[in-house]
Amino acid sequence: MRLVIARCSVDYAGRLSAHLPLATRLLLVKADGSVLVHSDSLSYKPLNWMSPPCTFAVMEPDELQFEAGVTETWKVSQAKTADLLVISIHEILHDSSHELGIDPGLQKDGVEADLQKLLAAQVELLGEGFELVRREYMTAIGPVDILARDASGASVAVEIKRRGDIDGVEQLTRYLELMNRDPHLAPVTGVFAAQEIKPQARTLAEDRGIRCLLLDYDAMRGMDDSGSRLF
Amino acid sequence: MRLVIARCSVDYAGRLSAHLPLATRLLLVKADGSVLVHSDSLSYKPLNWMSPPCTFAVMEPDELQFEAGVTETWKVSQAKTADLLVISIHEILHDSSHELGIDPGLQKDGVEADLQKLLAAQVELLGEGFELVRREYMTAIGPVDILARDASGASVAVEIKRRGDIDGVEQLTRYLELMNRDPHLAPVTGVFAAQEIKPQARTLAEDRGIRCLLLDYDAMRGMDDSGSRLF
DNA sequence: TGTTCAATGTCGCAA
DNA sequence: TTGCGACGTTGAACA
Repeated sequence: MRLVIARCSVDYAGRLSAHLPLATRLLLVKADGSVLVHSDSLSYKPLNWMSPPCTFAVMEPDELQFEAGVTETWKVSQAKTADLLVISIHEILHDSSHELGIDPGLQKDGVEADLQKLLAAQVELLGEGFELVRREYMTAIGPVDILARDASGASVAVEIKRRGDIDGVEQLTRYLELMNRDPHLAPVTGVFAAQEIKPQARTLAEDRGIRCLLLDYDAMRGMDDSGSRLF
Repeated sequence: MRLVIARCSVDYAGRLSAHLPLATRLLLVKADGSVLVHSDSLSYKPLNWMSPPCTFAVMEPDELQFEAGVTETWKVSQAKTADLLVISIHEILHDSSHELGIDPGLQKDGVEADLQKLLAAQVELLGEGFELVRREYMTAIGPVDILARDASGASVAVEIKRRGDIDGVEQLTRYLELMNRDPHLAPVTGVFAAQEIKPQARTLAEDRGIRCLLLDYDAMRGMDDSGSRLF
């Protein structure tokens, strides 16, 4: 990994065109040749970047660029998409390289997949006498997160989200519409289950006869007997 | 901006939990206190981060941590969301700070806004004898990208996307439903126009009687006589 | 390889 | 502040 602090201007041409005026920025060149341009604020996302696989070339400035104060030019290009990132460097204030080695990678916990697993294992949270039919029940327009049967044996489709938004209600509505055309399944009712449900989503869901269910991830994880985790 | 290369492990607890095992990484501390943890690959996105506004504190390791080899601990927290990022540093290999100043910011020139302009100017792409009524035709639930009339004089609502996704079909469906209640407009048919249309979106659209139209941006721009662009 | 869906999505605009 | 849509979305899982 190479770290460069430089006064530079940047041009990008690809899915859109973008230009960064002359200023001091961090240029980050990773081992795979990818390049990130960061400013001192606006975290997370670089101002500009080039994703791997890409090729990195340093060019001497032509006469016009030289007169404008450019000492060197970086051309980073992606062969496949024809994206091009050009960095015109006026002054390098810092330049260091570091050997990092491969990263063991990130371990995540608490994403939607975890919620689905836990709710499938604790299907009684949906209501007294509920039974799991299957997870990821396939339909023509995509998989329903959980298909269950209530105490009376009627089908229940469950859509699980970490954050319950209006989109999720729309999604579940499409599933319900489709599944209710299937005489083997109909009538199918819906449950919208999420750690957090936005008021608009709740209103829309209830207006359509879809029940909302708030999930407590920590409590569900605590109930899970597959071994508690440290932290 | 402070650049630190360090052997460290990282824990994040917030909207989800995440853990990074001990390895050498780049720690980037920006002027606003935000922190990014980058590895030497997987561009664009940091492995872990904390967005501003957040507070940054360096802690001495307790005895247990000290025995595990931790020389110092960084605690980055966001008061509002209670998110917490903990970086346990075992060894610092590089540490430098740099004054960057404020960035003048990015100038973008997008492709997507042009599509609407171009299609409005070339409304015959919608079909023989089509005529433009207006762009951004306002309805109670938002603007329809293009309202046109077909050769028979019937209203046609056009939704334009760069990438035609299922959401866009839903959006157009809502417009059509509303507009067809208006006796001055009804009957209104729909056209879903995009540079790329996902199969599921096409299926849904056609199931609802909405016509799909693939747009060739380059060809449309070439047809446009308002001047060709460089690049 | 292509398609679909989640994301600590982020970001920007408007009501 | 909240809602809503776009993003050079990115990234991962799965067919």
